[in-house]
Amino acid sequence: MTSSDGDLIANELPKHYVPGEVEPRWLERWLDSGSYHSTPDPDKRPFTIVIPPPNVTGILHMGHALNNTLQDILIRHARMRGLEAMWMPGTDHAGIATQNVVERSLADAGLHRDAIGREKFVEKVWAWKEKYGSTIVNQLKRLGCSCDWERERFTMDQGLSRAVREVFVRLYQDGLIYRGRRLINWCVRCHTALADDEIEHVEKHSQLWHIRYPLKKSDKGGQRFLTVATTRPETMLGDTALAVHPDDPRYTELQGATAILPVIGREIPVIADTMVDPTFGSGVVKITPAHDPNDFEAGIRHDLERITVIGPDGTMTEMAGKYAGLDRFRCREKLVEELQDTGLLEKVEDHDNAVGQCYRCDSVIEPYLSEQWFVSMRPLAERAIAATREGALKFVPARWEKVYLAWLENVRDWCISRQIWWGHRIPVWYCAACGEMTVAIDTPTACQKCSSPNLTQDPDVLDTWFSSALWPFSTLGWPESTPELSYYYPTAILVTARDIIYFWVARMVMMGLHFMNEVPFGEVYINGTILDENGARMSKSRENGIDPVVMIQGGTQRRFGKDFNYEVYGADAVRYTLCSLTTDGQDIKLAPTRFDMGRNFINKMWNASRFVMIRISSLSLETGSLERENLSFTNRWILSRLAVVIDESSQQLASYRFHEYVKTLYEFAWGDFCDWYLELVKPELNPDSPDAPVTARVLAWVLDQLLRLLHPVTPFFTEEVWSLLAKAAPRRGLAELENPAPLLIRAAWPLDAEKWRDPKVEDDMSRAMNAIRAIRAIRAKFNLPPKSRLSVTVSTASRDYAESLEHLAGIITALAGLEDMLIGVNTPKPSQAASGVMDGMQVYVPLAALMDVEVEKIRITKDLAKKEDAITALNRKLSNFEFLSKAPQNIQDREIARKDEINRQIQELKELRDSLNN
RNA sequence: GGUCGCUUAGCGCAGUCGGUAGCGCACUACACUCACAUUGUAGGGGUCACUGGUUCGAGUCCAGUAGCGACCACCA
Repeated sequence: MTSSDGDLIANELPKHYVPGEVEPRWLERWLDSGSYHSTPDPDKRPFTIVIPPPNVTGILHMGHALNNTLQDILIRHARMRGLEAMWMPGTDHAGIATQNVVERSLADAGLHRDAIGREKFVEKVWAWKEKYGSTIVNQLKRLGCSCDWERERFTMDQGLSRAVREVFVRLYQDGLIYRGRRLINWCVRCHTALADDEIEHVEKHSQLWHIRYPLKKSDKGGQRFLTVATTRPETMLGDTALAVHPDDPRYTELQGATAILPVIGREIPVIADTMVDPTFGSGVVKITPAHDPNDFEAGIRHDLERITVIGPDGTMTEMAGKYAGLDRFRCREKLVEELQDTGLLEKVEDHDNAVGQCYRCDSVIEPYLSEQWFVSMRPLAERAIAATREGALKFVPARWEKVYLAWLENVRDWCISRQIWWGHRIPVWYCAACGEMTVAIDTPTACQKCSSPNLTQDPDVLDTWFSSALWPFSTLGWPESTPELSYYYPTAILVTARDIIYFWVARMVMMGLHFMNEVPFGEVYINGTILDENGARMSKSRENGIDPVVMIQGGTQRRFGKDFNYEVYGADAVRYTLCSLTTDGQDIKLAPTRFDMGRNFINKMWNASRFVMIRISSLSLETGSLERENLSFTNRWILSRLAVVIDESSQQLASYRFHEYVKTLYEFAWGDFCDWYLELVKPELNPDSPDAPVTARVLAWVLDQLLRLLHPVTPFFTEEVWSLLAKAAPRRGLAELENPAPLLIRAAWPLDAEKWRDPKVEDDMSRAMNAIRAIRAIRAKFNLPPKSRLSVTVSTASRDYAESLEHLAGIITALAGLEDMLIGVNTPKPSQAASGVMDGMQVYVPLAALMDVEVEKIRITKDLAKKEDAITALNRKLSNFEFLSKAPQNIQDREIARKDEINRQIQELKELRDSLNN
């Protein structure tokens, strides 16, 4: 090659990295080459992650971007480590959420689902899914997620539907699924039952109404009425008793009395039950078994009638008498008015309480009595608890284990039937002839009892989380025993957000244990929540969201009422930034400008790579085996640093310390590699230099290794440079020149660099760095022109130190811009020289006649003050008997050595100051 | 009511084993022919929320207090 090759590359490669051009190109290449695809390989260990399936209705938000970046980092790292890495992707049908979205689009066309009927409606949802369901999948691809897209699944596809029915039937046969008439959480807007954990409790300002219930005249005692406090007066229309505490002396006489329910006129008993807290309100509680969970239980204990007064649409039923047909809240107002008018409202107090709301539409939840299907959770939960206690499941950070266990320990039966149309239909059929229930995997043609063909399937569908709970094995082909199932299950780790620990994580563990006899994952990493720059959750209504797609591709985004234009940051910059902000699952306050961090780093690395290409293209690499003894100091140093960094970053990644992993690489790449190594190596790369072939070889290798280490977090950029490096140095390596993998995504993770570690070289280098920094500082303080060549004197405290510095003279001369350097032991300070005092040495920089004595004096005085403070503290410590008798010897030795060194420096500084005074 | 997390430089945050407090941004000064101004060099900036305890020694461990945040909870 000729030197014009370097110029050619310089012209071809832009000075700024252009992610918008590079990233789509590599995405296509990876997909086309099957680089993401995995098949079971008995010779390799599997490493599986199942994606938390995003809702088909979803579009990528910053939480997804973070969560999936972390998963992709782990998967790419595993793939490079030679594991059979498989990331199972897919989407969730998200029952209520999706049905709501499609209903809304129907409403825009003036339609309601009832008008078009169930079959047509479900067809429309499928059509909607076909049209929009791939949006988030494409966004994940664009982010660089290396899922095995050929295996993509959907929670309602054929295989998963089959798994759902199988699970339902087996749980039913095991006695773990049952049907019952219970009080469940009902959303009057979504028109369906919900599970307990689908309710969000929101603290609301409300009132406590004190209502007088007249007592039946025939009852003895002078009392005319009992006062009852309630937060929900409208439910009184369904009261079937009043209750007092059995030991409450105020009401002993009245136990067994009869009260007259106002408005309705129904006679209701006054019962005694320990559920009543005598200290709250009046100590008398109204009992409404059909509208309150506590009262429901009381109703069972006392065999009370259950009267439903609020219907499924949130309006009052016929049982509410004259209020029938009225909305529940309107009824409350009207009823309170009436009680006021009739003198039965004793008083109204302000009272805050937590109101249950639907997690999908925020409507106030109604406890509602109805026939539903339930899963018995206790037996399933106990196995999950035991497995966790035995250590089969580990949370990272560990604190989430407690939260997860607390939920499992207190879990109540799970209502799984939903009165919506979009979802897995419950596999139960009722016989019109004999009423028998047939529970079956395949649609039965006749009643199992009377053989009547007149069967009707249960109209309800299953909770979305029912199918999600099966995700780690249903996606692998269960209930068939596929090669995938036995190879990839259990998965390595689950990465998810904390808000679905109950919904999803706990249920996957239960189902995995029940059906696979093994936890579905050994570890659960809970990532933090992304917040806006003010610490608020991102939401549409707040207009504070940051769209990852806009950050990746550039464009306009509306925030806080204003339109902002964003440049193209690229997926790598987004990934890098998110990764660097991920510390121990802490929440992340994010502002769009934070992505500058990632962009700047990648651009810096781009230019460093550009430099490498330009310089080595015109050189031929040394072909023999490289031995440390034959390498220059600079090359030995960078290889030693690289060895340390390989070790550290690998460990940090293996223990999910994402922030530390990128920080280690950042400091090595930007600091050691760019700021020091590239600067030092410039002269060695001169085509005339005899060192050029060796240094080019080391340079190519270090860049090669660095690209591998960075690949998991910035896959596109590193793959692009990898392909350029393949042109500049098609064969590279240290022991011998070899052909690296054609694509970085499948290249081997660096390891086994221990033999290149050299602590002595690293120590010497840090001495050189100190000297260089000191000289530069003097240059800056005295405004010496950056290009002026200086002659400096270095005086060391020992001969040993002086000798080690001799080897570094070239380096110091080059990077500090020196004309020449004189090294000696305890060399006196030249006149008219500025000085720097540091560990083991002083540097003197002669100033061409014009030294500003005052500036130098101030410098020395400040330095002296700091060092004297340090000595004071050290003296206190070293004269403390307790310290001397109890602190470990190595700490004491270190402190004594430090004191001696600082004292030496103080002595030097004083002499310098005195010399200036003369 | 209970549980958990956070409080360190102007802002956003690291800080593994208790042993000389760090990073990024912002700020100040200087420097654009020579990979990179999305850059380089140098610099300023801290009572580690508060109180007490353990310890020779505490940002770090323990207890408590305050503020902020999250989650759980059927007191009407």
